[in-house]
Amino acid sequence: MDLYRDKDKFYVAVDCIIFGFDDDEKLKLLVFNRKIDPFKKSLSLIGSFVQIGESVSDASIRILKEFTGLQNVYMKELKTYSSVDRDPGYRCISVAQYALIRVNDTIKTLVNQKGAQWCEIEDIPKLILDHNEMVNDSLKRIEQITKFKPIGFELLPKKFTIPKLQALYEAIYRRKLDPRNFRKKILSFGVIIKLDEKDKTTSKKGAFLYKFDHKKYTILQESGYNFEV
Amino acid sequence: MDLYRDKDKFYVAVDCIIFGFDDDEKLKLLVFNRKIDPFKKSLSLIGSFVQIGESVSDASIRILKEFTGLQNVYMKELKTYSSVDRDPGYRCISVAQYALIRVNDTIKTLVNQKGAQWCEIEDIPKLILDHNEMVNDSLKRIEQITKFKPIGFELLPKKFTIPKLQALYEAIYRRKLDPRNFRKKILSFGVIIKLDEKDKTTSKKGAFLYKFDHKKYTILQESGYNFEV
DNA sequence: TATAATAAATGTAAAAAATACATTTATTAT
DNA sequence: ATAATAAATGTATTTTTTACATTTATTATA
Repeated sequence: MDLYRDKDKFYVAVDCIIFGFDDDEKLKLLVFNRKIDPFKKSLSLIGSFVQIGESVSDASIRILKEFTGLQNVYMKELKTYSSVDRDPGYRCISVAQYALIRVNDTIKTLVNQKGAQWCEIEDIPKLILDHNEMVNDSLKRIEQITKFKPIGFELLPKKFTIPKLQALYEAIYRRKLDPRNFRKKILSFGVIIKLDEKDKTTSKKGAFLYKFDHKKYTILQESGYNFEV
Repeated sequence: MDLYRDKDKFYVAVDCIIFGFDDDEKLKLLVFNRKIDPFKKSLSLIGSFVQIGESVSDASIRILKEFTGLQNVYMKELKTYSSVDRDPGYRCISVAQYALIRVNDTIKTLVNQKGAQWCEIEDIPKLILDHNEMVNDSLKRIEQITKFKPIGFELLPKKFTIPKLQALYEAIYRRKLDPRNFRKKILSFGVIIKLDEKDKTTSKKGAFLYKFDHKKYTILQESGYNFEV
């Protein structure tokens, strides 16, 4: 790649800020331990150059699949990072994309194979270039978006309990919520369906599982419904 | 420029979706009547290639100044448009930026000189490439942003009346609001200051002028205040 | 088989915010 | 003095938000 460096030419990259919500009820960020130059042995987000024959969105789907095996993931454009001197090697603009994924064991294994790791958002290490800025900007964006879109569901398994959902909101908002009021509010949206099944991993009583009602959500969303918790 | 076309090379462009709010209380979009190829005589947004030595944001500031004479304008990145075939001439990705400006006579004159014109957002003509998509996407974004940030003020003169502000909100939301409730709500934010001056252009009684309190707004904004009207 | 332990689930009263709605007021032009 | 005009104002009702403590279902163990 070094042979092709050209500082009079724009390179276009994508960097993916991938968030997961682990069983320990903490928001996690996926970071990559670079095995090759440039920035060998440093930590970075997962990224790639955009190929001339693909869109930015294609490129981000491609690398997300490569690192997590996942397709059909919630991924949105954050913003473009384009300072002239942001990358010492190239004149490169990067389009950052944030993604929310459901972490499971398969993904954990694949991620490890790829030399990536999860780190807690309260304790993010130094990353290369402007990647820390990208992470901070996405955290703000997610907090904002959560206020009018129930994106939290993207981070949970298909079946989840209300206490888990609350823990996720608490992680995003970084504050405690009242369980009675939280439950009331979430149920009032009418977009989760109670299942005839309990998750007993966290208590003897067990907590009922729910699933997200995509259909109802879409209808409400289109009518401008406000999902603020 | 044609001489330099290279389909194996990324070009980076910015396109600015510039909104104004005119005396007739209608939201307007600034469009440009192209005098040169490509797309001579077609209508387009105001845009430019990003130079190798400038950031995307520098480029958008540069062209906004060129077309309106304005600096320090509210301008935010909308998103990147990067379909492989979006521009038949180049492999070009465009970073769209939306801007909100205060229209006045000086600007109107300059804009005309540059071959640009204002058109009502209810009646936007066919624009080149994917520019109509950009406009639609920004309108949605502005409506969304207005719900938690009082960006409306960016579109009004420094001194404005409450009825004018209401008309602006009505234009953005595309629905009528109750004048008593609107006034109550806006004043409850505590971010506008009543002046000892009236605007008598629209009534015999005259309406008091107000100005925006940037300081107070910043404090509230940082504490996560919700400015939804 | 009774009991202890655990987290899940539930209800209500009080306060705050949103809504719906009609009249008075200040000013200018006639 | 009067008519005309848009600006400004208040209140009662409904809805939403908030604060807060007890009961329930289940499992493990004594």
